[in-house]
Amino acid sequence: MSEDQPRRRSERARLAILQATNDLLHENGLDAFSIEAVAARAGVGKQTIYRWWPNRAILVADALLDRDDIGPVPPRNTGDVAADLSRWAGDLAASLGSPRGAATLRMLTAAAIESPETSRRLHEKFSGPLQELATARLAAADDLRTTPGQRRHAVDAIIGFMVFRVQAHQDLTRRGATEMARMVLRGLR
Amino acid sequence: MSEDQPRRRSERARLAILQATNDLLHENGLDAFSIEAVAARAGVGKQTIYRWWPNRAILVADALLDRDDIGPVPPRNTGDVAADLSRWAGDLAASLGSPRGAATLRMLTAAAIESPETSRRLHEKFSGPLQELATARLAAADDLRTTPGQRRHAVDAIIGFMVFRVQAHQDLTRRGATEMARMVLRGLR
Amino acid sequence: MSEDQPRRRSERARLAILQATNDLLHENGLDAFSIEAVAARAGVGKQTIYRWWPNRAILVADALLDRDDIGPVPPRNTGDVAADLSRWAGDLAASLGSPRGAATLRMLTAAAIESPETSRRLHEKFSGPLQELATARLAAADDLRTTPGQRRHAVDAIIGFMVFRVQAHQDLTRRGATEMARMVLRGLR
Amino acid sequence: MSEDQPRRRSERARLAILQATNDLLHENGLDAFSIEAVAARAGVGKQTIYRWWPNRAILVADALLDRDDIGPVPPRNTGDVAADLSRWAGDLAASLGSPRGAATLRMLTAAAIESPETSRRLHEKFSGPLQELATARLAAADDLRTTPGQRRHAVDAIIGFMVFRVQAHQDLTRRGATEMARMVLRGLR
DNA sequence: GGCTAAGCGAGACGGTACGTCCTGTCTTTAC
DNA sequence: GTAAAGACAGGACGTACCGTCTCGCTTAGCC
Repeated sequence: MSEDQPRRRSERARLAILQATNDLLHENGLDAFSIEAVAARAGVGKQTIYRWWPNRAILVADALLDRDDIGPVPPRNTGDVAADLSRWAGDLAASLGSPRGAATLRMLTAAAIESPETSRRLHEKFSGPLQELATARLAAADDLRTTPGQRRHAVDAIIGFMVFRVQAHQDLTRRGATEMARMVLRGLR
Repeated sequence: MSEDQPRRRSERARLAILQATNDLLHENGLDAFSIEAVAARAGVGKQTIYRWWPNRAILVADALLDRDDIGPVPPRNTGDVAADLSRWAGDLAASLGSPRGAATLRMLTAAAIESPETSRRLHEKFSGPLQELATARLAAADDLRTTPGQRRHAVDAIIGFMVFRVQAHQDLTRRGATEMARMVLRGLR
Repeated sequence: MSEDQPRRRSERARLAILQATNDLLHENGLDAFSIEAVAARAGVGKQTIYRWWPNRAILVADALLDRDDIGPVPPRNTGDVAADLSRWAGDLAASLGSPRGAATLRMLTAAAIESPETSRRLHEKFSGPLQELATARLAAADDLRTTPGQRRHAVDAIIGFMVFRVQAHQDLTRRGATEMARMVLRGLR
Repeated sequence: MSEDQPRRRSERARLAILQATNDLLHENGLDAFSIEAVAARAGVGKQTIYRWWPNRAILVADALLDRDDIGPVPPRNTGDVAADLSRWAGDLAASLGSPRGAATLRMLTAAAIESPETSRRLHEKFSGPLQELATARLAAADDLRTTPGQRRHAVDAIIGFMVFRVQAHQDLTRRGATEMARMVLRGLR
């Protein structure tokens, strides 16, 4: 995870735990998820889990965020902000709107509500980068004279739209997100 | 809650349970919340809770939604859509952005993730009406030629913005929401 | 049961309850026996049971003792005490040694341990009469000069032998009981 | 209890549980006895009880039989069978006839009726040894020509007498038991 | 290459809460 | 006007996990 790992930590155990966590989460959902089941599935003592993860929520977040399929991707810069960001939003929607992506996002949200530390970590690894990347792309648009506040509003509306749709179990399609982003950006002008 | 209640249900018990649930949620948070504590606090047998609420998530949602401070309010119609909806958004932000409102929204979100039925109920009582009211106001604006799809995008961006801010533990102020709504509506042309 | 029955008592309910109690006891055993199950099986309200039987143990005893297959039978008097009483013991053993008789005796014993009132009732209806009938037969034996104390010892040894065998899940046959009784009576001489 | 105990069982917990069980049984009786109360009194988790005792009846039997005051004692052999066994019976009656002894015997009986396994255990630790010790003493009497069947009858009559007296809440004195045993042995010739 | 401390699997422990079942009382409905 | 039906407060059941705590046993990393 981080670089300050104690020397003697067993990589085998770490990977088995993360794998078991991901498997169990997607098999049974967050609610039926238990440390004991992870230990059994990973062939690991419970203490080994508690040694490295202070609680369930953080283990869940770590395991879900450890996967690459939801890593924040920067928008392109082709010179056309609206095109770049709406495409970026479309890609994000395709990822978050898939069954697995939506399940992951929901479980991450719930885990974040359980513990503030998890919330921090989720923001640091996911929503924070998302906001920064999009805001930066907006700031780089010479033809758009925007204040930092406006940029944050626009970006959060775009991200919030998708988060809300997923949580409300409503459609989230690439096409819908693209159009919505276009609309929001039009409002920035 | 609904009219088809089996006869002979004790109103005294029902109210005590909802009250105890609200109290305990706001005192200790969703995580430390237990049916057993509700029963003890409400002076009620556990079975009486289980008789009427099938699980924890639904009890939580019922109790939180049973309060009036988060009931969906319709936007005004003064003839100026942008003014009406941005004011509406500002009011909503003031409610959801308050410590209690934010806590309630977060707990509702978590409860909705726990059980699909709760999610349905939350949408039916909260996010659904919110979407409908705002969409209707938009549709009633004669000077705005919008498609239903556009209206839903705009409304969901506005609501999503607020939901996202609350869940990410970021500022949600009346002023910010007002500006954001103005911006999104500008994008609608 | 007794003569002081309130006027309006429903005979239909009373019989259904005793029948259901007997059925359930022999189907599932004393442990799994519950008033609620009796009410359901008998098609009777729980209150109707509680109205006439103060607790589970007494209901159990009443229902089991209400059957005729374990009613105390007096020994004959052919003039030969040893023959009469050993035959009487053999008959009793045949009854108590049968699967159903043994089950009944065991459940009665357990019920008696649960409540002193039940114990009293069991003695009054079952063991008491047994003791008295046998003691009386002994006392009526002219050729046997026995003190009341001796008679009680002999009778209790004979009855105790059978009770003990049943409770220890050991054989109790007509033949064994006959021989044992003969032996005990020989000792009286 | 036995030697094949899985490693790492906590002796502290085991003793505390047996002690609490004994205390609670004699304070409130078998009926009001609950595993939950044992756990609380012993300062132990419920699971620790369930881990080692499969059910209430076996715990009760284990705890009651774990005490030394009812352990089976062999009869002496002074050469006079009648004297030895009647004395032995008197001693047993003194023990079982005392308030505590009688209470223990009644609770053991009830526990044995609850579960066959408990019955087995009770016989193995209590009534079985009693039968064997007395039967052996009888068999060792050179002046008494008895068959095994006769010996078992005599012994069971003696033991049964006491068991029956205790269960019927009737007097059980050293003196009465002594006389009764003498009488039965006289019948053996 | 051997020593030693850490990390490890296993799993018992004191606890909390679960969701179910039953108790004995009370109230309502219907025959 | 009684009795069925069944809700109620209470409380124990037996189970599942929690997070902590030993227990031996590897095994890495330094002498």
